[in-house]
Amino acid sequence: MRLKRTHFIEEINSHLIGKEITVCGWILRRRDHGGVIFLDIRDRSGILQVVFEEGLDPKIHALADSLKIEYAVSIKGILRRRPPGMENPKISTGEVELVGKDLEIHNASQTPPFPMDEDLSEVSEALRLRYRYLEMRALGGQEAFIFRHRINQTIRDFLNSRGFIEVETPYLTKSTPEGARDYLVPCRLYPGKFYALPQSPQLFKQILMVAGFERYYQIVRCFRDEDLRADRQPEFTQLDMEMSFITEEDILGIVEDLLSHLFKETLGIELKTPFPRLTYEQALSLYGTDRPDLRFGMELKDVSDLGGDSQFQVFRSALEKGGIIKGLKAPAHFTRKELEELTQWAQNLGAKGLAWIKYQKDALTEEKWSSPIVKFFDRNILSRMEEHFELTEDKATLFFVADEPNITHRVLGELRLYLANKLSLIPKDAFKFVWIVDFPLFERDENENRLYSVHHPFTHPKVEDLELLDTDPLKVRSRAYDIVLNGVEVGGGSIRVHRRDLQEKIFHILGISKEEAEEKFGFLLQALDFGAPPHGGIAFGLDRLIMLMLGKKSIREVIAFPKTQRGQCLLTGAPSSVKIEQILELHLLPGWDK
RNA sequence: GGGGCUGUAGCUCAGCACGGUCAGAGCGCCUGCCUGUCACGCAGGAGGCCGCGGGUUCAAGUCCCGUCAGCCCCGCCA
Repeated sequence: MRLKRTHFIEEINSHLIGKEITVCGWILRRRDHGGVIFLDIRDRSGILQVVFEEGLDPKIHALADSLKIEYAVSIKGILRRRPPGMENPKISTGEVELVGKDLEIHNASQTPPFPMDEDLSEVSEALRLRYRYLEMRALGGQEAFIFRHRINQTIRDFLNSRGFIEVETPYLTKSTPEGARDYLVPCRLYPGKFYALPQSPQLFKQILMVAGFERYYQIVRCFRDEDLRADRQPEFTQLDMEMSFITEEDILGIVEDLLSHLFKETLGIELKTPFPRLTYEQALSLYGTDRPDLRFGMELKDVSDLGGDSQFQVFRSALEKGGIIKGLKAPAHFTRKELEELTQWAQNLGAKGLAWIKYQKDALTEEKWSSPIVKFFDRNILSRMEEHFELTEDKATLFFVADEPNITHRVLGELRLYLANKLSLIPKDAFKFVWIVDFPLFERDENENRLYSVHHPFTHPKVEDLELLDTDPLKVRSRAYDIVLNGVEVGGGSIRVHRRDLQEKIFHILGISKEEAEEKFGFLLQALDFGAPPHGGIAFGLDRLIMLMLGKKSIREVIAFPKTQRGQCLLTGAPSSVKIEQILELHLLPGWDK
């Protein structure tokens, strides 16, 4: 390294004209005119044009002639103002150029597999992942990661200022029942035993509350061995928080402060607080899902009474079987073919069918209402329908599903999203947070006929529902809350059980025996016995949050070295085979290590 | 475990439905020329197991079966 950098390119401007400076970086582009060579050199911070003139120094000019794209170089020269009319307004250093006097070539480069000076979003992701370091070096390739860095900094600054303490918890820990599949790490020292990588630091952060830290946070990696999606990676990052001597309101409040601070600092966006809240029941009833996208309307309406008054047998029999009838309004008309496709699509989701009624306000030539089923509805019902759905638009289509509540909500919830996308009803650049509260504590597993925790087994029941634990546990609501952004669950948490007797009772209801509870969670139960304070917290899927903030379609775009959908790292080739010696050492072949 | 889309030059893609001028384009790359370009330009050139394997056929990027890989989704994700 003969030529050391004197300036980052972003620091270079007309104030340095006439000065001798040295820049370091990579060749982005070259424009070779024979006697004069223009090079665009790029470092992390920007782009600068360098000129090598044959007349000035034939030797250096000849050396510069050997440069190609992505060679790593240092260039020393005199900064000068560009000749009049030769400025380049597209780059921040466009008024000036560096007249190259000395050049050190640190390394040559193969021709990159994709262009380094263009938007790479059209290049196949597999190739970009294989050459992730080149994608990142390319123009704009670091933006998401620099943004992510700023998010982390802003979160830490904010939480530090509010008295939170970041504590690191183990990655080699204990496998726990329920929840996602664990990643297991075989243990060399204890044949046949395994560590597990944490699905979250849940129990450790509760222990930290018992330990009296009172306010904890951690930006922490979590591991879940489940199938991948655009918003799911086997290892992902949580912002994990926990507080003592607090209630739900304290946590929701501090999270709203944190998120509005974050959006203001990093995106310049003012969020309105407090965020709206929906109960689980309301969310399901209005949007058909517990993670509603509030960027647009199209709420579901219950029309069970109207359907019951109609002569439409499908509706009436659904009601008789204990089902419900719900509908939503799309502000558009559809072709017969589209309606058939929608019906098919709804049936694939489990609906028996999809009823629709076309509405036309100023019906001079056409019927105001048209549909194969409209004959089952008399004038009176139709006008109640008009009122119910607030049919003020000229054209609309009403869609109905009549089925058991689960299916009705799921199908209409999906239909709502599908139609909103199709009709472009979702505003760009909108960020709509919503809290979902009052989740049920338990749900029933149909196959095994046992209860599961909707959140996790350490979630505190609502105090007013405690009595129902013995009589009707499925009716018990929990002190859990999710936070949803634009239809994506970005965080969730709860007030935890901090009393041993209640925790044991919940284990019992979940069908966890005393022995198993002792074996798996004995350390927690014991800790609760030593003056555990009331506490609760929340965890954010940080990758998802950043993905949404940047408007990316996949979490992989904001993770430096992500896995493919089949769980491979295309850069390193993991997972890979290992030597038989390693397997034997870990006692993974029983009997072979004797 | 299941459904769908994709795979042709270094990159992005066309060509597949109707098998036979079908090995093509743009960019990139290589060589040469060029003293004011900035996605420089001009002239010339190289580059292909049409993902892989099998089948049908006189003949297969093209049709069929299988398989691998990437992506999206369902299941799964307390």
